[in-house]
Amino acid sequence: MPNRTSDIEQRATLKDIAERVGVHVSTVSRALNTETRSLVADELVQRILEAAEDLNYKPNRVALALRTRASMTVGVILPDIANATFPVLVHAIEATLATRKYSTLVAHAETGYPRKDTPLVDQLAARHIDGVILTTARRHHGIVDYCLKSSVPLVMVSRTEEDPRVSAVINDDIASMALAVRHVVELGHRRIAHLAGPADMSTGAARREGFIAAMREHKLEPSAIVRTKLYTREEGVLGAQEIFTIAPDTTAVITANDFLAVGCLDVIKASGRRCPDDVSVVGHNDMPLVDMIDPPLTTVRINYRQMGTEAALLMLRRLEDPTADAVMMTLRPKLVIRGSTGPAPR
Amino acid sequence: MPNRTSDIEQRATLKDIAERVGVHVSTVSRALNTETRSLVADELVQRILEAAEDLNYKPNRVALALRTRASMTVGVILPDIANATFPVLVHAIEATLATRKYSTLVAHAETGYPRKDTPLVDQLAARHIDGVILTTARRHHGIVDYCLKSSVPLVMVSRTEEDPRVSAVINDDIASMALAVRHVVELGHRRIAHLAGPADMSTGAARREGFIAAMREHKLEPSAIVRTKLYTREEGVLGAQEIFTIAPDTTAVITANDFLAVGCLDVIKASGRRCPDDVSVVGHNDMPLVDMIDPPLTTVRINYRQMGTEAALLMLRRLEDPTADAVMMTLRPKLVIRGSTGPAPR
DNA sequence: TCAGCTGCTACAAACGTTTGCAATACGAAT
DNA sequence: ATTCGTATTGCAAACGTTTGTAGCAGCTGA
Repeated sequence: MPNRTSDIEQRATLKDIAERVGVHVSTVSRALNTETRSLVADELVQRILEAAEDLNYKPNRVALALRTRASMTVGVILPDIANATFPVLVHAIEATLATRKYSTLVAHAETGYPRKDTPLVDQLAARHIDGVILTTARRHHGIVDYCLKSSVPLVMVSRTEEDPRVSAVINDDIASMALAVRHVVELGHRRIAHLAGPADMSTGAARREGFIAAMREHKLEPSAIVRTKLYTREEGVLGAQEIFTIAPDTTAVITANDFLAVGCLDVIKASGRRCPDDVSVVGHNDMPLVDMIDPPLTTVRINYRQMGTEAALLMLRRLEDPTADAVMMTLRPKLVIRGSTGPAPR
Repeated sequence: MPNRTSDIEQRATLKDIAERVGVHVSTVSRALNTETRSLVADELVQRILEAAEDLNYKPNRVALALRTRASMTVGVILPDIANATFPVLVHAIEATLATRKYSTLVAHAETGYPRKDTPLVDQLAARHIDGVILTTARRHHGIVDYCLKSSVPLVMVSRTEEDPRVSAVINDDIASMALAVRHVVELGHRRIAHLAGPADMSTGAARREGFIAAMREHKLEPSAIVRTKLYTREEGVLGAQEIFTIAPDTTAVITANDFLAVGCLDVIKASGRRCPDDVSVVGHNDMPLVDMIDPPLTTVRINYRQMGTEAALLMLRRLEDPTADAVMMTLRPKLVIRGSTGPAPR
């Protein structure tokens, strides 16, 4: 047996093709590139294409990135905490970027807010990232500054930015809350509370406003509005406890997130109430498995697959035409009625 | 206001430092590199370091990749179907790779088995990926051949390979099943069935064997063993139906996966039985939210965070010392007892 | 005094592309 | 016969690094 590395398949380069055809490498480059193919004689193009096929030539993206400063990769920044909705989001992003030969580099936002030296930014810059998709709902972020400053295309998901240069795809949180409120109102509820998300996440703020607006629409006064610090079950427990001490007569609580809803169910159960007989709960996002909990959660569904696809398409649009305007795309949410909501008691 | 692109921060290069210090770029390179720093005069090293600091120099990774053929990126191949366990896995991988300046490129395995032209392999090769972490349990895969052939370090998670050149971190599926079986046996169950995973996934096969071994240990005969085609709730329903037609007197079913367990609960409910009064169910993986379903699922927990970390460490080990042997690391599972298991009826 | 070593630095090639420019050849137009 | 496009190809520089080799001091030792 020969030594271990002897059988490495050496990838063919432009030079290999050039030698085989007996022509200069620049000619090969032009022949292979559809943009410049017209510059070389037809018959020669044929021979070069055949040789490329023979040698199974695949362009070296690293060299290409160095020369053209376009790395054909986009960075996807994920939140520092794992969230069940991200597999499908990332999958959708990666899949649609791959259709145009872009690769997906993932990174997680730094944990904690402390400014840190944002090595993440440097990392992205050092790799000549062509674009960034930000999926962290958390508000201020060094990445944004970096992208704006060096005019790297930026797309945000589930989050907006004032700057007109950034594209975004977001859920229509106003519509979400309108759906949720209308649903419980139609069930006869009048004492309705909101378990809101963190104020420093745009979804938290937007849904809170949406809730208030929807209540006003129905000429109702919220029985309570409580803010949480994180989208977690534990925070949901804390928040729900507060709601039921502030307004014990609440019969419906609309939450900003399924985790919060689950925490809410915990305290409902613990306090001897029953859901949905005594109090109804509606969640938000329709995360996997919330249809299996007890009771199955009524929630507002966000189509994360579509969200990922749209975000990637927005990115591709800007990458392939840098003059393209940034746009904001808002997706329509959908109410999914399950077992956690029912007629108001009495 | 000047034109829009005028204020792009031009990144400093070695040449910039060289000019400022009045020295050749190769000297700067050596001074900045700890390996070769001893070759340049101490006083000069100081001045160069200061200049680098001043100019906020960050090495250009793509140039580096071109020159050294090491891209400082590892590819992570995810399964084509989204799975709730992957956010934490990917997060752990990315975080530990990042500590050594490696980036994480994600890609999804091609959908469906048909051989396809494996553009994924080409994509990875074209980017000079330094290593690959495979998280798809599905058995044969072009990536494996590619990595072996071009001696790209390969680490598998939740999956083994015969070839001694690949490292792996896996769950101890034999131990998992031993825990699960012992638990229900101690509860008095004797008619125990196994709802097995797909045969073409190593977890499916391994857990099935583990179940059989564990049953033999207790000198019990399985009441039924049914294979599913996919780890989905729907397949779980189908499989569970089959179990209860083959062996209606089954009082405990041990599943290879939480989704299957949920499907199993569906048919138990639908058939008028109750869980855990009539039949107990134990899942596998401890996915998020399975503690919230009705009844809360007893399951075997896999520590995915640890799995991701270990996989990344294995990868780093091989990247930083190519002569390092491939190793297999098996993690100990843990039984989490909740509400879906109870004493055997009668 | 000079060969030879040592310590330091510069030069240049290389990694695999793209691309502006020059060079050649050919036919057409003057 | 000269000039001039036009079509095709080659040359070389460039992207930002690393690294083998060469050069040049100054020093040591005979």
